[in-house]
Amino acid sequence: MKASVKRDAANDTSQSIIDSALTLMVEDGLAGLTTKSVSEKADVSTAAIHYFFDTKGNLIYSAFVFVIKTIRKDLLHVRRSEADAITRLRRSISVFFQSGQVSSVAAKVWPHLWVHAGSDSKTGRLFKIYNARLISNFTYDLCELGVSRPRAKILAYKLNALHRGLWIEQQIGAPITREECEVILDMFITEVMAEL
Amino acid sequence: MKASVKRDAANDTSQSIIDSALTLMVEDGLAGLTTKSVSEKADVSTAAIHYFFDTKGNLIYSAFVFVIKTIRKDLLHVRRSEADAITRLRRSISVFFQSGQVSSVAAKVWPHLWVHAGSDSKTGRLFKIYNARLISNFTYDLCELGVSRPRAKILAYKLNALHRGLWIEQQIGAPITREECEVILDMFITEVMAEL
DNA sequence: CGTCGCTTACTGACTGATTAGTAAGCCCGC
DNA sequence: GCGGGCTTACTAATCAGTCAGTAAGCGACG
Repeated sequence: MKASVKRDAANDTSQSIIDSALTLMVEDGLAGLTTKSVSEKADVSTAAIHYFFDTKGNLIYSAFVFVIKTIRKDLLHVRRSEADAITRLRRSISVFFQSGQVSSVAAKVWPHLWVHAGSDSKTGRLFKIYNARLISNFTYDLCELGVSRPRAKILAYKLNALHRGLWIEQQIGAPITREECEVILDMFITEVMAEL
Repeated sequence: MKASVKRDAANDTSQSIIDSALTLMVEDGLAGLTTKSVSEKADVSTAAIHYFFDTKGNLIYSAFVFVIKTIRKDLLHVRRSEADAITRLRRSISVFFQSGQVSSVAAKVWPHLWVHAGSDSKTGRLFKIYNARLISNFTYDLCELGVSRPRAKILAYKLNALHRGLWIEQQIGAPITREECEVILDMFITEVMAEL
């Protein structure tokens, strides 16, 4: 399968633009994300951004889509390869806390996505869909463990809130370690097991 | 006590600038927050912003300080007026979910504060201090209930993560009701009680 | 009691830098 | 020699911040 060199170059360029945008987003926030700064980081001209993404808003949206696709892919891989509901639940959560992976930058983009979802309806829809799927996944696992449907939904909300809150705590709040995060998340699992 | 007319006017003006900045932050994000847009909403000239806050960055920081002061004041009032540790814990949390209060806008500013804390060190310190105090408050209440110190700290982290995560869920994620949020937070209380 | 010197609280008009976006064209592999 | 992948060169708009000026109040001195 000999892919076109040009096409590869184009993919590389547009991907490096997205990477640069994400990096700048993490470093300086959305306010510091200009076509100039992105183009400099990606080592292309500002016009290249418009060539690939048309508008700046489109680039931002595309960057968010990339982040969500990346995490969904990782998540899907874990969920497919794990038959046991408990370990599946456990490993699904750990996807959000693994540092290296595709890019540690992608993980730090989350709060920007939340913020942008609040003012941009398109990003809002993107996040809502992603979020609904995640909760659906958690609910499914919990049901498989023998929890009743309505109860499972509540617990899924709780688990979602817990891992997201811990993420904020770890990133910008208290000096909480990954180990402490895992202790707290383990508490959730044992609590669920206990009530069965 | 006849206060100066001018001095009152100045307080009103700088407060209305902060209010406008917070409103715009919620509506369009930090990217849409310009000296022009703020000045138009506050019905003053752009120069007035620089007169009171010197730089735009300073205005944003001042707005965040205002939000944190407001919530700390509400929190302090609840904590002072409640002798029982359980109800104190419960009511402390409910402060974050009460809509009306000083301004519903202030509540929606939180994710912007998280984001800004990531790129602006001054805001980062502000948030860290606020956060440490909150965890300290929670830990204190839990210790009073008879939980051991190290355990109380872990539980405080958990409670912090839980309420913060639920807040995001409620604001921009799933269509979760306030009642469901309270059910989940009640679960935490009963779990703590059970392990004693 | 008045008015003089000074301060506070602004405004309107400006500026240089920066912004997103465009238009025309160049280069290189096919 | 043609089209995809890009650049150079540009523009109109907008940006944060400055500056000179002003109206109104305050303290205090005569």
